[in-house]
Amino acid sequence: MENCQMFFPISSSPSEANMAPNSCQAFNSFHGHSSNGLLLDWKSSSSRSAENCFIQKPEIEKTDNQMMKSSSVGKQKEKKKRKQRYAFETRSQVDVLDDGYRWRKYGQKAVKDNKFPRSYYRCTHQGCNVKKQVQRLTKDESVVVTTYEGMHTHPSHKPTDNFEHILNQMHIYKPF
DNA sequence: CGAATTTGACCCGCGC
DNA sequence: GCGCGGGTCAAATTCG
Repeated sequence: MENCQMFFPISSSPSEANMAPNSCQAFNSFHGHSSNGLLLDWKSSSSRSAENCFIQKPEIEKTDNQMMKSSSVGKQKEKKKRKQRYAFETRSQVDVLDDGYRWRKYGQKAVKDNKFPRSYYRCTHQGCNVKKQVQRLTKDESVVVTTYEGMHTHPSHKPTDNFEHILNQMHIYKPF
């Protein structure tokens, strides 16, 4: 199995315009509303190695969400821990795809069983809490897994035709 | 000089 | 309870 399905979180404009027909849906669910396109609960299933993290079955669920830092300000807003994540497996030479949004890196960690570190990004748009993490596979370093968490509440600041741009950045991996 | 990145420390959940 | 792995913070540093 080598055909990693890939979807681009392009969402610059509502018109999903010209992208692979089979991927469109994923996009819609991604940016539109979580009509539960491909949410996945990343870690709750015991063992999930990065190598098989395709788009998982729709599942909303638990993850942690409160990170009350030290101090005395126990400000954990909500106790409910739920998070929906969307995973995209792509073949690309660049780690971070330019999806039209502005991301600020806030962390990087070494992942077990993976010689490549995982990078954590947050959308810089004010009020937008979308996060994403990017990780390259050890087994096949040409594969990059991008996991999105949350949904953008604002339009991309890039022109709509950046799909083409993305295509240029990566080797498309068409399932057919 | 402000914004973004780097990087070690810290926190938390989970398995043993 | 402890150690490990993963996620985030924040000070320091680099970059534009």
